[in-house]
Amino acid sequence: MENSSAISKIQEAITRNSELFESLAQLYKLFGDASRVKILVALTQSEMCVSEISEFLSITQSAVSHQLRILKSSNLVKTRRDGKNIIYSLTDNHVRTIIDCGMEHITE
Amino acid sequence: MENSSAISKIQEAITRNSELFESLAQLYKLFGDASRVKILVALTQSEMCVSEISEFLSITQSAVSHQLRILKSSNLVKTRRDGKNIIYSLTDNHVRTIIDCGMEHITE
DNA sequence: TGAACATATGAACAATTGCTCATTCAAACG
DNA sequence: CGTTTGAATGAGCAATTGTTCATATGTTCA
Repeated sequence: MENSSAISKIQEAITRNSELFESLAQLYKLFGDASRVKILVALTQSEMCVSEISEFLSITQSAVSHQLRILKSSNLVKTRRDGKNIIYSLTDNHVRTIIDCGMEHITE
Repeated sequence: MENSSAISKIQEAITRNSELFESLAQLYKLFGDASRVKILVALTQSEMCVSEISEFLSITQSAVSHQLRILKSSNLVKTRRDGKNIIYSLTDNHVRTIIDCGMEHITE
């Protein structure tokens, strides 16, 4: 089977941007877990500290922390300290957009 | 730590729509693999048969088939037969939108 | 019909993931 | 200070995932 010229171009584009798609997959992987998605959705509504998230998502504090670490190291969330609490919030609006995007597909 | 009323509402919304977020995570999981994302990106450009995809993504035919089965059973792609070939294409434009959405975040 | 080609599928396996449990770290406050 | 509280972290483990290899299914065409 041989490539048509059009397909060759796509192939070229894809192989040339291979790392780009790796990053894309990496990004979506972050949204590909129910706990993380819920955390992110929660944070689209309001910044929150770990214990709050933990409490109302009914996820262990430890589990939440682990997930937050992942989200933070991927720059999806950022933190600030407020007394004993660490307040988490979204770094930017992309998260909102991406979630909305997916929602639209689900609730078609 | 007690919930503020605002946070309680979010909690309520999230627990009430728990399966919704499960589906959302499930959807994003599909985009959370480099092979699958590449396949989907390729299909945003043109419908293609298995061997074409396999060839220019340099992924085994078997691996491609396995991934396509996942994508098909999730209704992200559909098939038609053309002689010996099975032609795969996107079921709708949501895939395009979602990919663009993620791209925008990556290439900020 | 049978050889050749395109695709699908199942078992097996390594790698990754997300959780729990125990512990540590760090700030607050008596 | 020492205790308490909130958060982070590491080890261990079970579950999930994506690939490969071998094989099966299905279609075309001589």
